[in-house]
Amino acid sequence: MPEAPEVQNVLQYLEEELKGSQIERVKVTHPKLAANLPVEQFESRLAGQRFRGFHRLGKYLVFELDNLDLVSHLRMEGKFQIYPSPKDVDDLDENEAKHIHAQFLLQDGRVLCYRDTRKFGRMYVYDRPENWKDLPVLVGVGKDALDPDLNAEELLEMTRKRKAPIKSVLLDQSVIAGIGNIYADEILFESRISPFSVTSHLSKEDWQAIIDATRRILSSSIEAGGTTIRSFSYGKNHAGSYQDSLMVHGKEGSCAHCDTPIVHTRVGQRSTWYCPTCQKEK
DNA sequence: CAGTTCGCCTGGGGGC
DNA sequence: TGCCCCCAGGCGAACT
Repeated sequence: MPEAPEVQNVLQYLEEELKGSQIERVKVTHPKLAANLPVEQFESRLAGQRFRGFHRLGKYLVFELDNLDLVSHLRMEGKFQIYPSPKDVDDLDENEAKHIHAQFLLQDGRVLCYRDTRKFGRMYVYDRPENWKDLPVLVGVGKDALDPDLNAEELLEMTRKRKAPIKSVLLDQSVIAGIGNIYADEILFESRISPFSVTSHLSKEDWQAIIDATRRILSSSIEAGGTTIRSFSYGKNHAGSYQDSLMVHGKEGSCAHCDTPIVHTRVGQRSTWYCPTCQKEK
């Protein structure tokens, strides 16, 4: 589900709520959630740790604890929610409770719950490296989509030989981290580049347009609290509003610029919307 | 190495 | 109402 803007909002929410809080006990009920450790070790290593630092790279959340780092990837439907007390969790009806796969009981009595209907999300616990960006799970993840150092020359060089359509390359997290299916469509619309364009055909100017559009769109979306199309939310009832600003993704009607009907198609198995008039194939 | 397909999971919506 | 099929904002393994 969430892409960089949604993950950033989750991060801000958790930092406000959890900074300095200590974990008393962890209970994981879906073993696959703990991706790099047996569940028992995952649970026991986290006991007693405090939340110290909060970071994001692409769609990954990184929590620096006392001497461990906890990494979370929400994939399609992962959500965090904090309840005032264990009783509030016990009082949930079966439907609300059945998709909670991890509970972090905090020293102050609150409970951080992780909920994930499709069970795609993953968490990792590691000894804390000097720099959190050296965490094993983040090796191979490219620069964040909002990294000020992201530049056109570098992207041009990195993708010089790639024949895949540009939309597929924007979804490749080793090139740019944090763009998913919704924002890829929006970024290409604003850049006026067809999602089918052969990536190696893009010029430095094209890449600069993509970088500029990415910064504008993701920043606006973060401001708006992210995009809530299906199920994205964080906390209790926090929902974003950027879905109201989408130009092509999921749109049935006509292009806002030229009135051509928006085309719904597939690129690399992913549902894709674009304007065949405004967006030129390179 | 690069590109494509499949599998992981569950629920919602449309068609009959 | 029930059933079946398709779809979903991600990612990695396995394949060509």
